[in-house]
Amino acid sequence: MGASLRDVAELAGVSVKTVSNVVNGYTHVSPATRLKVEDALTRLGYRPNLSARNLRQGRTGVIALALPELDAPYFAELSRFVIQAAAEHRWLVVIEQTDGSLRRERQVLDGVRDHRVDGLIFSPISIGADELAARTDDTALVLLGERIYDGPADHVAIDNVRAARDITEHLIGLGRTRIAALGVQDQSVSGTSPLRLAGYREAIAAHGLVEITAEVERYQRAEGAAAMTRLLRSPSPPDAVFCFNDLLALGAMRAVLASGLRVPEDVALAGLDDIEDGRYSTPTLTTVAPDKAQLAGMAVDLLKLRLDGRSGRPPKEMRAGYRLMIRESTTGFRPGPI
Amino acid sequence: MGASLRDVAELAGVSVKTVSNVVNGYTHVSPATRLKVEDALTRLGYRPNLSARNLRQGRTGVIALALPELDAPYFAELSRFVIQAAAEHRWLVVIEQTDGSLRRERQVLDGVRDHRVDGLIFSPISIGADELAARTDDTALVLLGERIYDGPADHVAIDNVRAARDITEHLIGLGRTRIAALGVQDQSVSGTSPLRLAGYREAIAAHGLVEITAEVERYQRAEGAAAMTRLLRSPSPPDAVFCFNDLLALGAMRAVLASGLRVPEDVALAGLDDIEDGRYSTPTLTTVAPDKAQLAGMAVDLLKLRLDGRSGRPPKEMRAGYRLMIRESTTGFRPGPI
DNA sequence: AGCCCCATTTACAACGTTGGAACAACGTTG
DNA sequence: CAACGTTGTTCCAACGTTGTAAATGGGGCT
Repeated sequence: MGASLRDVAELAGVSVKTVSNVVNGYTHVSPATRLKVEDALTRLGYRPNLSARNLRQGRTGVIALALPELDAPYFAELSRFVIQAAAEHRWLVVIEQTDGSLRRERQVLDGVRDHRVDGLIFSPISIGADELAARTDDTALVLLGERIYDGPADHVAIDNVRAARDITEHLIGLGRTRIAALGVQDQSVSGTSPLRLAGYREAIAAHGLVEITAEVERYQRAEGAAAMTRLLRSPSPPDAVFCFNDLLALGAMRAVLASGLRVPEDVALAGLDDIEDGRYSTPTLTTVAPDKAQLAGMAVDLLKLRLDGRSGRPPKEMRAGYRLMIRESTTGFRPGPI
Repeated sequence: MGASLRDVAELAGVSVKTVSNVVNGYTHVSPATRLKVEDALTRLGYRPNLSARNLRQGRTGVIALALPELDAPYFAELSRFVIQAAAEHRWLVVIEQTDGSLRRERQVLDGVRDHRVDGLIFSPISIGADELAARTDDTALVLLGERIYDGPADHVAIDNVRAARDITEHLIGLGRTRIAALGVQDQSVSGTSPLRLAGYREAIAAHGLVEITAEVERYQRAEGAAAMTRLLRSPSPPDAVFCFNDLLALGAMRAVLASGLRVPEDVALAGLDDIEDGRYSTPTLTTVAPDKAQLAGMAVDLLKLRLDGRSGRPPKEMRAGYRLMIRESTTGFRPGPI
């Protein structure tokens, strides 16, 4: 294995602690010894053993990011930003996938992680607020995403209700009258759906329109396609659909096009997430773009605060920004070079 | 913090080592003490401190997965499988993003990771085989993806040449005659491109067709769209295109459709990777599907072997399987429910 | 010269864990 | 009944690091 402080100390002819002081940039080291030690350090290619350092300091320098699924584009993009933000504190990020299952989410919270991570950024799907509040593990925790607010832990999200209302208003502004919400979930699965549904309802009600909803189990393309197919077969199909995320919207788009109808002429489609796929679909997808870099940054910052300050502080809520991305799936396809 | 072995030992009225023996399932412990200890363990909610265990054992139980970018769907999907495979050995996976830059790739190899990880699964883009061979860090290393074979480390990939030839043969089998390869890269960027180009050439040459190539810098949608646009503007545009990955193909599809042409009637398109997006694009994307679970499993297994056996063994090459996924972008669009 | 102060350096202990040796308490065997 | 092996348990050391306290040594002061 690599050289230890002791090896370096022997080579440099000083004590272990002096080497440690040099490594850690302690000020009171004479230029002469510092030079000697640094020479020895490079000659042996010394690298601190972080297991030992962490044991001593009670920190691991690793945080966990627990997500439903890494291969959902939204979470993949988010992960990129979390890893970047964590790197600024020289933290490594381990990723855990829960698949949204209650069992796996409990495992994550319970600390399958043992003492291997200092903190956890968690984007839960199934687990309830009460259960979160009751957890015994004292690892620092930041919740990420569309959860019940005012929960038992620090929390970062965009204002889902407002975002949903805004995008619905956009569809209304196009002159559409039969506007559906696609992505409604049984309330037992908490979080996203009720908030986005609430925003949709606000807009629909404000303009005296009729509510149309389509339920799904999971936020995946296949479910979006299936739900859209059901909507199209209904007696009076919608002329616009707000899908609760982009994957649902892309699945829905596929279903509309496959049925021989046009987007947006026959059915306008909007999503939420602004995943890259939607910028290159045909037509391109109108959506709400959460500021993912800001979300990730806020989550990491909150975790940093928790880890630094002692844990007494009450939980904090932070809202990241978002923007409407109006693209062809609502305003029309314009052939030509990109 | 949590309870330590010592706390448990005190409560149970035994020595620390006895508790350790119980925790580690050592056989020679009397039922009576085992019971006492287990009771104390659960009462205190004991969790081993892995920093300490790892310090003692010289292992961290964490491996790193270094990728160009996590938000490229192919890598996101691959990561999922790597995490799953690693979980079987109770390993955690930290993910590092290199963005394909030489600087970041060097950092990763040099071991920014210090002793924090036991091994590294690395999907390099820029770094050369010689530089890989010359690395000083002795962390176990497995290369993943389309690299120069017979390199200096264990390596897992699919047979890129054969896969490229197979998919090109498929395009030829459709009766297309002007078949382009989209995704050629300057040879300074090693790996994928030459192998896939070689397979394409084998098929083209075998049927006496003319080679048409389009270069890109990176394997992203935007570059695929731009390269496709160039091809369409050429004096005699292709009637089929093998794109070296699915993102390029989806960008190309967007460009074809945006120019008013049809896929596959005017231009047939095929990719490679089988990312989920391609299963829901319109038309759906014909592609080569590498067995990602097998790739990930092999990489993890090789790492396991390296870590267990002492490191003398010569590097090992493993090939994962793949399948052709023939979809609408080559065989035609069939309206109807999905 | 004797003293104290300061900068520099060191010795020691501790973080929580586990391998190995040592030890105690048995029952078995000659 | 003594010597022995087996089983269960404990003691000690060590992994590599850093905080604390103490030691060392030189310079300036009285």
